[in-house]
Amino acid sequence: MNDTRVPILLPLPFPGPFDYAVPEGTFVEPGNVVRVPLGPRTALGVVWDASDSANTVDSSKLKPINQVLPTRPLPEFHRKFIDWVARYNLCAPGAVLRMSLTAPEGLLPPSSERWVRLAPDQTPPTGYRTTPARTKIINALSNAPEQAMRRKAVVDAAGTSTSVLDGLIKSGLVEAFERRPQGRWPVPKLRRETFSLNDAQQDAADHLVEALRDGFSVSLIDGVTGSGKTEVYFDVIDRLLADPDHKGQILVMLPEIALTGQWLSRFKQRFGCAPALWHSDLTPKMRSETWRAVSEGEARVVVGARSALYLPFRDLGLIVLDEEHDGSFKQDEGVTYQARDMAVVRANIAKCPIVLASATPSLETVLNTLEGRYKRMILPSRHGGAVLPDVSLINLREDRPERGSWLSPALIAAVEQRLEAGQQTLLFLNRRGYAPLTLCNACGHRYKCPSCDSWLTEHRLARRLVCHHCGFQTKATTSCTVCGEEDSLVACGPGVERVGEEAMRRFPHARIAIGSSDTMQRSSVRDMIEAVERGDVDILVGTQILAKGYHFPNLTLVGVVDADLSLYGGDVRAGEKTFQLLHQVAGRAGRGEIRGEVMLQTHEPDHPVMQALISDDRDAFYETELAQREMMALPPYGRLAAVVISDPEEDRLDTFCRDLVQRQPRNDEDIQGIKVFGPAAAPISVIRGRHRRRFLVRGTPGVRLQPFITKWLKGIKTPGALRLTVDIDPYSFL
DNA sequence: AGCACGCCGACT
DNA sequence: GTCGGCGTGCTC
Repeated sequence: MNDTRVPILLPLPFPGPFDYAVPEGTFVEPGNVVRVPLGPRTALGVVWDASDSANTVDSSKLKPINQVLPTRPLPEFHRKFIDWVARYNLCAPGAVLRMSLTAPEGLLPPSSERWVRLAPDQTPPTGYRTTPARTKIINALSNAPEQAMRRKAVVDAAGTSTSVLDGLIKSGLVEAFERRPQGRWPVPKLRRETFSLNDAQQDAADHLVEALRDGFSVSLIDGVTGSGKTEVYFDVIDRLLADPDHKGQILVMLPEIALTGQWLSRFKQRFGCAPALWHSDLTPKMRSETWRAVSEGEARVVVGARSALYLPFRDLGLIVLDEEHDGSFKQDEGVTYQARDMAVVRANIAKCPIVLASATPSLETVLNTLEGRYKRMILPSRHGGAVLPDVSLINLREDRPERGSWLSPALIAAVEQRLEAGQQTLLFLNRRGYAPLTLCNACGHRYKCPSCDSWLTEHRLARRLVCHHCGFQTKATTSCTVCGEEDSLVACGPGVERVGEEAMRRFPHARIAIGSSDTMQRSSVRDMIEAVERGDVDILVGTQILAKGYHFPNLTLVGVVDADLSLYGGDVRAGEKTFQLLHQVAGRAGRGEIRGEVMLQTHEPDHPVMQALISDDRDAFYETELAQREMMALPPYGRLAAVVISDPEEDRLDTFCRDLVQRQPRNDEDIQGIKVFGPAAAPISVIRGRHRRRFLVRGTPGVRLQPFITKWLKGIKTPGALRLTVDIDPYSFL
């Protein structure tokens, strides 16, 4: 292609690509990375695909491309993906491209190593003199594989100086050549002796391998903790890598926290080498090298957090997305997207399969399986004959803790039993700090955050009052800051610190560790984990941070101090999230031989979440949740829609938006709002100014939102020119 | 996103 | 008189 003008997408938030002139003698094709002038500066850009919309910029205004970078062009499926993500999430394509160009050094030609090898023709030229130093070098090279070595290595081995080597090169007996570093991205190969699959796992793996032949498909591996989901997809990954007809790359996506530690060591143990890694705190050098290795197709297996979705895969053969339900797949700032859904789209565009895995699939994924868009493979029981922990409820209305105490007699008795048996207990409370509310006994003042109105949580260890909403902090005082009364402040309710305090009081001889994200650095989490593994801890008191991704074989009791905690707060997903969290926490109890026990302290023993947890009947739970959403006229996810206001007047727009906001749930994480497009910028900034948030409706592809929006809009006084559009047909790709 | 231009307040 | 605050607007 060498038109006189070519569209170029810049990694900047413009509404679309800019056109540039292609200088005589320069050849570009879509996907080429180029450097172009932009106003007073230069910018990187990617040659984009010509679109139908006629570009109105006058040819005389076009500036020429400065340089075409020697990078592999961004593949077509990647460019399509960028356009799709931008359109679906109502953001600028350039903003999405920016996420794909986060390693600028990766665009430069790769560093190469200087090597030497014996020349094929070993007849010495006339006048050649054999010397001891020369012989040493020749000998070293003769013994090397392919009779080639790095310059530095051969000189070191022979113990000579580089001038001897240069002399040999000059004589023609040795050749110099440049070579890309090799062997940095080994192809992982499963060591099958390190694991075995049971029948259910084998079935699931066989099904998935079968699916690999059909191009795009979405499969869900649904299995409780310990059922061996990871083993299943490890096997699939290995069989794909071993298939000579399949050269594709494999992307494994994990929630951020899972990337460190146990998952990786498990991978290394099974495959004998580390995969290529992609996450937010890679060093710039690693970043560039990994980026390039992915672009060149050298990195066959890439493991990363959600941003790995935007790596420039040359040929994507499979995506695996573990912990599918995990909230960290959502990006809430900048370009907002749900990485799990974008991964499904990416697989669709790349025509490759995607495997989702979870012990507690999200409601939207379950719905997608029920409606036949996703395949569901259930792994029934724990791997290796172990059984599920025994879950029971403690009704706090009947079995009440003592005054000022948070542990019920039944739970205390169970803990004592474990202490006697030399087993470990986890007391779980998903609330950081000492107490979630502080009030003054004298004047009744309740400590509130000045900027966001929520209660300040007391952190006794740090002697601070902290807002868990916005991060506001203030020093804790002994007297009331309002009435001045001494020692009148009362802590209300429990946090982990307080439960830890109670545990120390009740079990004075037990070794107790307290952990939450604010009392521990990453390294001290590891220390604590190791202490628990060594058996140096009897009772572990902690929040989520200790509940995810770790397995302690001697931990046989999990006591959930307040199972109802996350049920309140008006989040439409509260039930689902509580179920997922508690299910995961429950999975910490008992592995291997010992049957674990889980005790949930609750005020709501009849709540569907509690019932689902004791019966482990997840399907019944999903059914009630889905029915509930139906009743509330809320989809279990959103899907993208755009509200277009073609002729807005400020006051009417404001009313419209207020109505809409009021009709939406407060904690609307699925329904992010409505994005308002207008012909002019002014009304939009008015809306942003008044409501601080941008409203955008988006959600899982594949599910219909329009009926719900129609319901919401009923009864809203809409401006005359309101038009509701459904931007993308959800079924267009599934 | 950058980076200019631009129009008002306190400084060498 | 200038330095600099960040509001508005433009970049093919």
